[in-house]
Amino acid sequence: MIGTGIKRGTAELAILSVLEDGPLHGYELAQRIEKQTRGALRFTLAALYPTLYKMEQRGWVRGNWETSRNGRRRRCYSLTSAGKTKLSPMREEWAELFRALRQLTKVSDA
Amino acid sequence: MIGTGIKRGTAELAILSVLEDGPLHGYELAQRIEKQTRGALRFTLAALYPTLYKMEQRGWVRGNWETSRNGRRRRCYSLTSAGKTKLSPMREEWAELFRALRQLTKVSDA
DNA sequence: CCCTTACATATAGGATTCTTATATATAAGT
DNA sequence: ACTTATATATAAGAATCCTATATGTAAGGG
Repeated sequence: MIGTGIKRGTAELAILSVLEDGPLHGYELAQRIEKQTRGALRFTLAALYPTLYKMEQRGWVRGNWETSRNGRRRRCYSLTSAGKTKLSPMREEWAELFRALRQLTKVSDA
Repeated sequence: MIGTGIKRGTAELAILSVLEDGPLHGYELAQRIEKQTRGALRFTLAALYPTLYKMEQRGWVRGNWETSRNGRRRRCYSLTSAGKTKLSPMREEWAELFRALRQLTKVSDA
């Protein structure tokens, strides 16, 4: 798995990206990130929840409480239009970092 | 310029990478990183110095005090063999992050 | 001669973003 | 009855960056 020091800052991009494919609740979001990267990128829920609250305050995501038929409460997060708008420049900034590191070193992206 | 939150963790890779091309002192190291990335990646010296001290303690770099003919003191950092050995796995881990983010989102690396 | 800019290193204090550990609670499987 | 999976929440701590501040030399312009 990718170490903490290196993956720092990727959580927001990861959350917005997976929410682009449809709403998810927090627990499922963590699994999605892990599976979609084949276990390479992994976040604890203790990291994801505060990040989601912050992103909700910024208006990038909206969390709606749900009560499933079993009476289980959980919050379903969906991407807002403001969040969707944020994705492009955020991707571009990450692409910029990739280019910069490639100019400095020989990081292969195979 | 690339934001703080995103570039976190890149300093060590950047330092090792530019030192691979030859010894440099701290001040020059900051300029090198900035120029070689066309200003995209930039670190303050207040960030670089403590990082260099930490890397020296780990044995990845060695800092030798120099006194130029003007009597100006400065420390010249060079890559040790241990530091050289660290570069490959570090590059690989960054490449892993690139792959992971590409699997999650549509970060172009043009 | 003085002032500003460039060179050069150093540390303190603060922000951000992760971690582990802890807490609570329901549902399902053995 | 016990454990695992589901589900959210917070506290305490580590790591890495920032701005601000400190110190001092060298070079160039007015």
